Amino acid sequence: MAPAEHQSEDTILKAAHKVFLSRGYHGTRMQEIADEAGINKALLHYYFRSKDKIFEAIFLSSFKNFLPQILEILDSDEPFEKKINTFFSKYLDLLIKHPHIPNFIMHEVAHNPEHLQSFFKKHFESKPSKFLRQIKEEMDAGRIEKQDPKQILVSMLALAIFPFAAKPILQIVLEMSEDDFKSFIQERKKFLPEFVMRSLRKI
Amino acid sequence: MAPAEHQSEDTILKAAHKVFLSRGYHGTRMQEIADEAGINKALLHYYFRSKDKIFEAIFLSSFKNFLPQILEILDSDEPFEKKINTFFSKYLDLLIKHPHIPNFIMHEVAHNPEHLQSFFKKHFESKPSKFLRQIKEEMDAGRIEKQDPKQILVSMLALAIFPFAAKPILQIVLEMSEDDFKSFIQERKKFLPEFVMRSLRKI
DNA sequence: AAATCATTTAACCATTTAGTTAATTTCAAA
DNA sequence: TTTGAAATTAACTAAATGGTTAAATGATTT
Repeated sequence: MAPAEHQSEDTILKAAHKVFLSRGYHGTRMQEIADEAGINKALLHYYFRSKDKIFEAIFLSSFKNFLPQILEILDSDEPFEKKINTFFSKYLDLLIKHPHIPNFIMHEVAHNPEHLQSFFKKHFESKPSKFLRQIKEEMDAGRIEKQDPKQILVSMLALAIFPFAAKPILQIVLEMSEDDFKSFIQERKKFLPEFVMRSLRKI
Repeated sequence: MAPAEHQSEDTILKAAHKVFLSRGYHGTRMQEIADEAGINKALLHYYFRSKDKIFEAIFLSSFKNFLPQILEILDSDEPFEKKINTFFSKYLDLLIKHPHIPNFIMHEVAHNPEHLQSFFKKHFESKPSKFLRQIKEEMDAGRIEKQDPKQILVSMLALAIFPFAAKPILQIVLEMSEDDFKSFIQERKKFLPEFVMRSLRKI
């Protein structure tokens, strides 16, 4: 595939994205990115100085539009139950659209935790404190069971993210095809809000 | 550090385990394993023919006592609610004891899914079919809400495993120290069975 | 059209890495 | 104490890989 005229930089990013995703940082070869982009390998170094720089560029752009969307949902002014619905619906849609992001993050966690920490502090200082406070309010109002709000938040993240991070294993263990997995996730959009709310709701 | 006399094989496995865990398959260098074990690199090839064989040996031994313990719980004859309790209690204890295993697997999932897939297919064919059937029985008996059993199983795995896989990020986002995280997990042993059962139980 | 600038390439280079080899050491059995 | 096999090592190879360079190509301006 020849590169689109004068679009090399973008072509490279797209190709690198694809290769890094499927091979991981160490498994990725500059030559493979070049081949995927249909350009000469030296051009990668012309636009981005090094393998590291390319990876960083991809990671940053992926993350910069991903995390804020989640925090926005959690810190919105929606009423609690509605928010739980919105959270899973939008979060799963995001993950369907960018199923690689959990893996990306895992890589940075394993490979560069201190970098990730400063990255977080630099780009996203806001924490889901509003949501945690909202959970407490619901408890105080007697609408949901008294629990540690952190346990609830972590559980919600786990329920949404885990299937994507563990997809290949789940497919084996549960004998799911690609289509099976897709409908599994679609079904999960309905399943999760009910699952969580049934558990939280005071009876 | 010199190798204990004639213990090289075990020394190598221990060293390789440590290095593969922190670096992942592609990130691991045979030289680093040799250094970690305090032996010559050629000895790695003397005991194990290749990098692949070493990885296989480690992954296998890690898993051979890990996965069966989980499957045993899931396929035991305990009544349903008791089993949910046992599952989380024992699984979290296992993860506390081997907190690296989720990262190990996630790393390989992210960087080498096809390698992992063939590995699983080769070594573990048993599936938690008995547990899935048991869930169905509970539904038919009207004791729990009708749901897709797979959604429930995946949710249980997610709730247990995710905090370990995502530990560094959770610590940043939720501002938890090492001790905070430990007590968070301890608390989770009580939290999870209640969380799941409240959700499943028919009212 | 000549000059200038950015873009792209083929051919290299230096380093790293998994794996090999041939020689040496260790150690137990004869 | 000799011998022979197993264990261990230093030195090596071949291939792969990230990165460089200098020349070629293309586009834009003067």
